[in-house]
Amino acid sequence: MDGIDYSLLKQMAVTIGEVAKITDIPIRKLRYWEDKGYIKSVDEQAHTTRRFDYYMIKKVVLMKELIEDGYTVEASSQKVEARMGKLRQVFDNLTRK
Amino acid sequence: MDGIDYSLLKQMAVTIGEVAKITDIPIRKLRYWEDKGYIKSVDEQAHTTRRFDYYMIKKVVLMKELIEDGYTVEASSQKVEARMGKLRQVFDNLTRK
DNA sequence: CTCCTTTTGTAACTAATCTCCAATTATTAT
DNA sequence: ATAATAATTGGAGATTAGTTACAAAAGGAG
Repeated sequence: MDGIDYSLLKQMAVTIGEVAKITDIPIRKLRYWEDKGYIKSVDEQAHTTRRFDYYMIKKVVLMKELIEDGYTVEASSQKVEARMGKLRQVFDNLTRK
Repeated sequence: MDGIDYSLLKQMAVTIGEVAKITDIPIRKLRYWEDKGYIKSVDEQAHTTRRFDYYMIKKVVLMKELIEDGYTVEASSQKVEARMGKLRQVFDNLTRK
């Protein structure tokens, strides 16, 4: 539609509190999901606190829907990953900073 | 290209520290710019700490270029606003939460 | 009931941000 | 050069947000 700056978008990483607010999923649960490996935060030495990018937030949103539909967390994670292949590639091909 | 979820993008608001890191502009200066009205953070009762959305980060990036080119902060702000009309409309028409 | 998944609670700590005071440096006009 | 305005910066003291690491409690399937 117009030109979203993907490079900028990739750099935008929000705190766990923001993700919780956006997705309406408790912080505690998000940390659990990360512990289990279903989601992951941006890895940077510079950060001592977690940050999540657009791709990961979107994943959480989609996972939530599937879970509400009856899927397990594990299954939801896998299904979402499969569906988000295109976006994932875009993000993978961008370097953050 | 693919479908960016604008509604989600709009909700993504990052801390001032993130903006500082992304734009390479000191936190202190960003706060000054906000005090002066050149930029503004998301207004939400829920937040006690500042958050900036995609539109505003992009504005900072563009302002920085113009300032380096010799424009005053004030002039840069105005020029950028003028140039970002399209994106601004998109953001204005989206409600956050 | 039992096993395993999933979620939640809390304490003690660290990191990040806040406001509010003011001072300093740059630029422009007279 | 001096005065006035623009632009930037410093720091103390307080507050908010996020961290880990322990553990406990629900929930579902066999």
